[in-house]
Amino acid sequence: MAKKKTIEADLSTQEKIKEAARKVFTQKGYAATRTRDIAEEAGINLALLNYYFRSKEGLFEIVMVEKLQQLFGTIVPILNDEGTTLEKKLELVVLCYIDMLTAHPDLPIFVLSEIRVDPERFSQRIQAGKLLREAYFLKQLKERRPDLHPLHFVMNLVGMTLFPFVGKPIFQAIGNLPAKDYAVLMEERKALIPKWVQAILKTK
Amino acid sequence: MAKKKTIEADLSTQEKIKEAARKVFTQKGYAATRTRDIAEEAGINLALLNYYFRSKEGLFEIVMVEKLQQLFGTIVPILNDEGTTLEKKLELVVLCYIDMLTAHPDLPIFVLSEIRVDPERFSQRIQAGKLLREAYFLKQLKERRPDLHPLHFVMNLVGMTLFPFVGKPIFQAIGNLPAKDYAVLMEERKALIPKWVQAILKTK
DNA sequence: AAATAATTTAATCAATTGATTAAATTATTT
DNA sequence: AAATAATTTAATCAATTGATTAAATTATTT
Repeated sequence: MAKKKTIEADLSTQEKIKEAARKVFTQKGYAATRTRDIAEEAGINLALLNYYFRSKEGLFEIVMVEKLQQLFGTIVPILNDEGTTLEKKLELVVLCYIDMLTAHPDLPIFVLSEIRVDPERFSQRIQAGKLLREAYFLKQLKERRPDLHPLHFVMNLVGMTLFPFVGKPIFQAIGNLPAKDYAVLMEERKALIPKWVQAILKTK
Repeated sequence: MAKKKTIEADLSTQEKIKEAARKVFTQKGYAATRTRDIAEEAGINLALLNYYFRSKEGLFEIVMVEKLQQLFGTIVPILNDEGTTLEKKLELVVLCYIDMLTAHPDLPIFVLSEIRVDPERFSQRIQAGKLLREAYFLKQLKERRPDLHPLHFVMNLVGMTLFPFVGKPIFQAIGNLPAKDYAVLMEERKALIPKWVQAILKTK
């Protein structure tokens, strides 16, 4: 058995492929990605991809699980924290999301596109379902506004935070903004969105 | 020249193909769509697709232009109307959008996905840029809140309205809602979003 | 050092896929 | 009705693409 050095090489080559797969899949989506694109990006022979991962599908599966976690997993601990007020949670979620999305702008459109292909397959995987339904956040929301479905607030919060990244090319076009200025708007939204959501909470 | 009957048959077969292309492209995206899928959906021979339209790309181009118009063109006349208040415009845009999206739920995710593939190519086509910058809506917005970039409000309005359709599978999963109940929420939002956006306009 | 195991490569497959061609059919014009 | 033009089909191509195979190379163990 080749062990020590083997595992190192393993991790290295395997990780190179995974990293390339993350990049190419996220950029072009599953269908438009050719395994040759990934191999080239990773700087390896095409056959190696099938040696380490069984198939394109297999590699995609691994990347997708990671990306789902990245997009949905991060906010769960924030929403579940029993030591923070509703207001604080809103601030933290917005801050955390905008920072993450600034670093990975095409994460949400990638995940949403792939979910569309097979909603059943991926929707279950988002344990955010269970986690959100049991979240302390939900209790706080219901106390504040028992008259409205909590999902309305989640839609507003996520819509205002995430959508500017999903629709970035469009908003940039209609606003005629260079990338730099767009980034400034995103920064501004870190402080603005929590205020807006709180204004929504106080409506009639 | 075969004219009368020719044109009728032309429109009929051609339109069958276009209709099939609209459906399949919108559902699966460009890359995942095979011309054979479209031919089958249209109930015609594959060669006919290339007889009427020069290529997959050509057919897609036609569909995409339609869809861009459908998604962005509809709101322009509403926003440009000099005879309505800002409040009325908000109401009308939300109403119009939610009705349209209820009828064509996968329109926005389709358009956004394809724009991602080649942002330059499609972003220019959205004359909404020029139209929004010159819109009466913008003037009204600037009067009301000169301190904030108008794009913030557009992002909030569109985010709250459109995003629940883009993220439908996810919101349904985390809310554990059947399709029927989800539709009810969308109906509720017709009246709620304008109020919320107005609350945002009044902040601080 | 020899044997063994793991990794990498070049070559090749078979299936898929967008597109074309030539012939057949149908409609229109003269 | 004959000639012509438009439409449709079956068959076929060539390129692409995910995957495999057998051989070569490199690392590890005995």
